[in-house]
Amino acid sequence: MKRKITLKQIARELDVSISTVSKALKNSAEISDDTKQKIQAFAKLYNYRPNNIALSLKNRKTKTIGIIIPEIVHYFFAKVIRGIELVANNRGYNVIVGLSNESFDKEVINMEMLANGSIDGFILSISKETLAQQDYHHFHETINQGMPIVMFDRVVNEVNCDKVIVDDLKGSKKAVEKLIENGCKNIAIITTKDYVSVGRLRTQGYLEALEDHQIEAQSHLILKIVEELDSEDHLDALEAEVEQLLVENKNIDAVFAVNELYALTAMKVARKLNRRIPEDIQVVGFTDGVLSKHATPGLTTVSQHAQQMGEKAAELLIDKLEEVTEEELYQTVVLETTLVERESTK
Amino acid sequence: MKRKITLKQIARELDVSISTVSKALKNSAEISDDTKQKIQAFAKLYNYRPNNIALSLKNRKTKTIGIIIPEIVHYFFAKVIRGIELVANNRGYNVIVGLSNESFDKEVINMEMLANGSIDGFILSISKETLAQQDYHHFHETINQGMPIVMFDRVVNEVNCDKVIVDDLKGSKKAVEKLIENGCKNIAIITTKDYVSVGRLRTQGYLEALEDHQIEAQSHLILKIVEELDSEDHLDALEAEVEQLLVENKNIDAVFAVNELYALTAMKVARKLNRRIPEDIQVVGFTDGVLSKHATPGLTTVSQHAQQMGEKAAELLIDKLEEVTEEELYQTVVLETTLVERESTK
DNA sequence: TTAAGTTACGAAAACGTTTTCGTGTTAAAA
DNA sequence: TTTTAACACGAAAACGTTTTCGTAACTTAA
Repeated sequence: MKRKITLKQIARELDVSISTVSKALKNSAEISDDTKQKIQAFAKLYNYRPNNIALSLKNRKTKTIGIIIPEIVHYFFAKVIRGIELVANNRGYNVIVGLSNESFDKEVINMEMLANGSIDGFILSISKETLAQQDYHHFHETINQGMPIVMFDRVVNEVNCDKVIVDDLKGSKKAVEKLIENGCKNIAIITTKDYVSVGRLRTQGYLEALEDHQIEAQSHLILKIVEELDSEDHLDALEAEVEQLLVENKNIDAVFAVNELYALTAMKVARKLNRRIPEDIQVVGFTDGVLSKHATPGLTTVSQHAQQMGEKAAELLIDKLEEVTEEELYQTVVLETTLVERESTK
Repeated sequence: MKRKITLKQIARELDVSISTVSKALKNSAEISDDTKQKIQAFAKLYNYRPNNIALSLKNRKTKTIGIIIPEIVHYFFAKVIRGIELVANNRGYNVIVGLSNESFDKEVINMEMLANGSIDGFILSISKETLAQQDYHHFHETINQGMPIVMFDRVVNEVNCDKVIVDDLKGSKKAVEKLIENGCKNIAIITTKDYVSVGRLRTQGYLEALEDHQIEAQSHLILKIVEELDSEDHLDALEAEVEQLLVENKNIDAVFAVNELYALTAMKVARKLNRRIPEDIQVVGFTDGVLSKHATPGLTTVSQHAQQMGEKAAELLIDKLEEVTEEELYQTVVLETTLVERESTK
């Protein structure tokens, strides 16, 4: 087992100084061709590679991006990571991932761990608990110490930084309008509590679409799922709530769900109640996940372009890090959604 | 914007030496209580945190694990990462992720980037291209430089290191036996080419199950999908192949698929051909993904316990890094699979 | 022959830590 | 009073780089 070779060892071996080795490897004009050749050959032979940590310390930049997301076992977030990784790698950056698991404490701890020199900047999506508590001090502190943050999807006005979001309102409006065009009169929505900004916005889009078409919103058609039911573990409870909604409102002819799981649950319950999709009930979801694609019938969804979101976030961050963009100017990039039509709508 | 404070700044501010500050913050007995209090208070006020990079350089360990996987937008790999992250964080490690995108070159480049000091060890699953080319020099070099590797799922005998795998053979054998018990006589398998070790092993399990029950294997019931069709983009081609299989062999009464996508495709094609599931054709998949759970009908699958696999891999690696286990002793941990029965089997 | 310029290299500082060892001051013991 | 020990702190090295600056040795021009 041969350990990684260092400049010092090369220097000692060839009886020159460390500076000479360093310069020779950088092809500096200061060093004679003879010496350069000798050193470069030796370095190649021993497969010399500069130590990243030493470089990071010296340059005070790590060429590493920290990602904090609530959950990785989630098609959307995984796709965002892929987007981030793609442009990060292209621009010479690595990616380090922390999971908050939707917990405020884990989010804070993870950020503190990474903020102490390990990374140059953050790309993150806020955990539900943080959103509920509305405690954003850790973001402010990080930014205050000169470490840029780019937020995506789950963002918050209280923090001043670059953001990449999807036009949730418009996206859900488009979806609901599609249902209206298809002739639906009693459109239910399955959404989250309002403190999840995307849930709130999508609900708002739903309401605006109805209003624009002179359809009166009916509060009993709006089902706001409490956070605990959101996890895969509480499928049964979720199902029960949705079933209650459909049973108590037999006139529902369409369901708009703010995420994939809710939409699939709606389809499942509908099938159980012997309502045909899309003949009796049409269903539209949100998020361009695998589930929608492979569901039966295929689920019509509002695609969020997750990978593109990750790419954009990485570009914003790296631009800021390399100061190609002005220092204190923050932008919010809004990506348009696309309605992907499948068999769950007419 | 106040930059992160360093020992040097505290020292200058309080008119003591850097050593004193360092010791005081570590509560060293060498320093008087007065001085300690003063320094600690100051450090707390300015929220001092030691710089990770400097520590890494000094200690020659980064407390960071490098993960290289072929693809992150994949339920199985995402779950493995979650498992790794879980135990890594608990033991004070961070996790840095590189995606090979199933490419040999990207795998090599990513590993080289990380191996130069950024991480203490690797957890990885080999890309398909690497498996096809059978070029493992980068793994050998890494190990040779004293950087431990733990491989999971897609492993290879040629490399001597810790491994975590699932008992693919036994898992698929169990699955096929279940089908046989259920009365199936003509069981088809949809698998990958043999160089993907998991595909080979699962095929072998299928064959052994048949043999054990005196059923003769029929080569026309074995469909080996070429790699290119594996991606989500080639769904149509995959579908065509599967359809051909089912059309040409109308007596097929069960399909065992070595992954989720193949299984779902089989179900889709079966439905298209008006064969009822599970009455006419029973289907079993491999991998405990979301798709299986939410498919209609629910897909019976062999669960691989992905998260547990990640946890185990992380434990093996960290144990090696912290030398709680002997240096040159490599183990291969084999996790048992579980057959999760849903509606696609009787 | 001497002054000036060029060439080729090395010393040292810096990045931010930790830790070993040395040392001046004071208190206790002889 | 002198010796010894305890105490409290600082200097310096080390981790592996890069880079600035200084300087011998040699070359060229006057």
